[in-house]
Amino acid sequence: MNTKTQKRRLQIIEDAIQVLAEEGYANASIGNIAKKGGISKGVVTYHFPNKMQLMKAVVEHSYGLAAPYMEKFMDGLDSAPATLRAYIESNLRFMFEHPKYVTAIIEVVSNLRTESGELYYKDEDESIYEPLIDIFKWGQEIEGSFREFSPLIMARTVRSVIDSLGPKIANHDISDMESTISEIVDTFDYATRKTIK
Amino acid sequence: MNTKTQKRRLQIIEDAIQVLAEEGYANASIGNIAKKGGISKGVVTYHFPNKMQLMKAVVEHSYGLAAPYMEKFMDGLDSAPATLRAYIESNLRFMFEHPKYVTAIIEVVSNLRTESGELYYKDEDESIYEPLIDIFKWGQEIEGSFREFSPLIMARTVRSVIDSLGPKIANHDISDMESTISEIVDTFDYATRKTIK
Amino acid sequence: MNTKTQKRRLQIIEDAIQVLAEEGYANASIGNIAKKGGISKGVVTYHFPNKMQLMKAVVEHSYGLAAPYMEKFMDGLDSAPATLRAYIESNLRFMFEHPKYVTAIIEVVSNLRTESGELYYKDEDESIYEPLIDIFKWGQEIEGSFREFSPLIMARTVRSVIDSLGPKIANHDISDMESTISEIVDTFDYATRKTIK
Amino acid sequence: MNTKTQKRRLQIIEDAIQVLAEEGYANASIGNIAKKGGISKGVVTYHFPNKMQLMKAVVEHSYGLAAPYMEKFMDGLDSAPATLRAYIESNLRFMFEHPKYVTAIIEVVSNLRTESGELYYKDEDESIYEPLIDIFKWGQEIEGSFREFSPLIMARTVRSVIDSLGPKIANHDISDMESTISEIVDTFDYATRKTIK
DNA sequence: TATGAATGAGTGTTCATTCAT
DNA sequence: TATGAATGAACACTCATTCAT
Repeated sequence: MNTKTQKRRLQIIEDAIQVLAEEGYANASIGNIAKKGGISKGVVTYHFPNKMQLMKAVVEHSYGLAAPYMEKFMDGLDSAPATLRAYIESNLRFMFEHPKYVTAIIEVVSNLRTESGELYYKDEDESIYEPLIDIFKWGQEIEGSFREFSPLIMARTVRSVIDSLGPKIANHDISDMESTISEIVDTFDYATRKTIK
Repeated sequence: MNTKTQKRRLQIIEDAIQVLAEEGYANASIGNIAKKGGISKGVVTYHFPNKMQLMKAVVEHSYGLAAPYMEKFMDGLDSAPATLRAYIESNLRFMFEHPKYVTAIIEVVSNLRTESGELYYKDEDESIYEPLIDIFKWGQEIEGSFREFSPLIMARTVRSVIDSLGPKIANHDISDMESTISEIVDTFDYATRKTIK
Repeated sequence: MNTKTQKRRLQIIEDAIQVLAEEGYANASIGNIAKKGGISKGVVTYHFPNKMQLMKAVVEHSYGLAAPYMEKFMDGLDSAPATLRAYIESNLRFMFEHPKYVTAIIEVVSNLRTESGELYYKDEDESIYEPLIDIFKWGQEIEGSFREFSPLIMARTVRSVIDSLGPKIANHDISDMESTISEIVDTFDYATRKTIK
Repeated sequence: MNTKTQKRRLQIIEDAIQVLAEEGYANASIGNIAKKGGISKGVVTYHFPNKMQLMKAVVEHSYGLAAPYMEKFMDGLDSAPATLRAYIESNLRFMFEHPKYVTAIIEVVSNLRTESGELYYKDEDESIYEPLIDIFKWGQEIEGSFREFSPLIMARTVRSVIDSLGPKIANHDISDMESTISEIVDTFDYATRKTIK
């Protein structure tokens, strides 16, 4: 695949993300996406032979953008609680700074279905929870800094708080970035720490 | 409006909820909803002159079912932390026992848009957070049992966790009800209590 | 199904037959068929939820028209050769008088394919050959008026000759009805009779 | 036109024949033909500036393959009935051994249309019947071995039997080559010979 | 109240063809 | 020669809505 093609593909993916974030999955038709990019519908179907492949490309591209962003915040931390705080903060910061990517992912993940009607992205794939589970096990079993709780359920809890913020930020329902971040970071710090009541 | 009409309306709303929960918003067409109920498309449009009114009725009906369910658990509690625990538990229990209503609400709330393309249900309406905010203020200002935090942000956090569980439960991604409930209840107990570190 | 619906269905089927006969299968799109009937595309898909069902209805309808036409010619014949002659003559006469139905059948039968790409109407179903096979067995085994030959292969031979005439008649490539009929009838009379060389 | 170009043209024609025989005219798109040959769509349109020219080349090529095959069987025969038998047998044998060429021809001939909607290959061109007409006239007027019948109508009858077998053979609806050939050869022998009843 | 016929806009997708490279 | 990006029209099909009955 040459540079020209890669550029076009990327442009179409970005247009799709824009439409998904602004107008929602139901309005993210091939025609609307093409219109957003000022190109013909045929160009889109040329580069993505069907809609599902475009939607999957949207998800992959957006995740690809988020990943390095998060690593940047998590390098070289020396305790489980500090790493959890960094994980949450970096995720939320990415959302505030790139809300459209997050919204696009959520639109696709919660609406893209297979021909048989089932959601294409089901929660079965628990790989998204693994970094959090690792942090929790570290704090519980090695450091002793976290209280006892189910790492999987806590991971799901953390991620649902993060994920649900995306659309609200994109819709400008939430604007106070710094206080939102620090409050949520503190909340999960209290929620997980071993404490003396 | 007589009894017969009310019955029909209710049947249509329940059919719509069923389709929304099983096949998602995109497949919740008037035709599919009518087919689910074994009635003609015309009956639906007779009782709900357009699709938006039906979708709004779905949300109202489902909220109406959840409300009394929750009050049952919250009556006569004498401390803020206990009331918070009861609020979360009753909400989650409703979800596990009636996941289709929760999924239907989420499908509609996250997809229903006005003609101009904006989400019809925006987070602007903060009335849904009021019960939680009241509990938090009670614990912070009167009892002194809660630590300092933003009641609104904490309310949003609690509700995200609750709301995000709906689809997962409906999809059978989460099955262990009792441990999920107790873990989440504990999590927010630790997250909100005034503690001595 | 009430009268109004039946009428519409029939009108659409007739329009489809007209388009198939005049413009061929490739041009027999839902849009062209609707245009032929001066109705909107939606009416067609309302009565025939997908194209295959319309095409199948075209075949059934056309066969239904041919059947009684042929019986009329074959009643009360008292010898196998005479019945064979009547069978061929009535079939050919139907073609000359209603070439569009025959052409429509051929267009559909030779072009309609399943999703997997196979012809929907395959020759596997040999029921169309049964009347001929019965006549041949009668003449061979009971009357002794026919020479020995494979009834199935002869039946296929007779039907190929009949079927291939349809498009030629419809295209006005063949115009001399009476001599064509009598020549073909004679041909298969000679081809099947027990003779003394 | 140099050798390399001729080779490419031939490869494309063979690929087109393959697709026509396997998937039918409707699926014989430029894209599918190119995919079959593992080449780009552009190569096809470079060698055949439009689809009609490719389809015509398919027909010419396939006829060209059949012709020598048939002559081989007909050389040096000394009577009209023997020549007729050889003509039919060689034609049928070609079909059983190369069904894809025959199917391809039939697909194109019965579907290729001009822009105005008329079949491109009409029966008007009676040159295909000439060899048969010559045989019949030879037997009727010179040898006296054939009975009286219309040479043109009989030629059409013979060819329709031959042509209709192509798709059936390609679809594996007919498998018993030798008996099919001998039965049909016999049938037209009886059908044409001067006999004493 | 209820039906279902009809409409017209919109969906994803396929395709022959053009053209710059 | 060959490529593949791009176009625009056409395709089957779905849908919310209207309306006569």
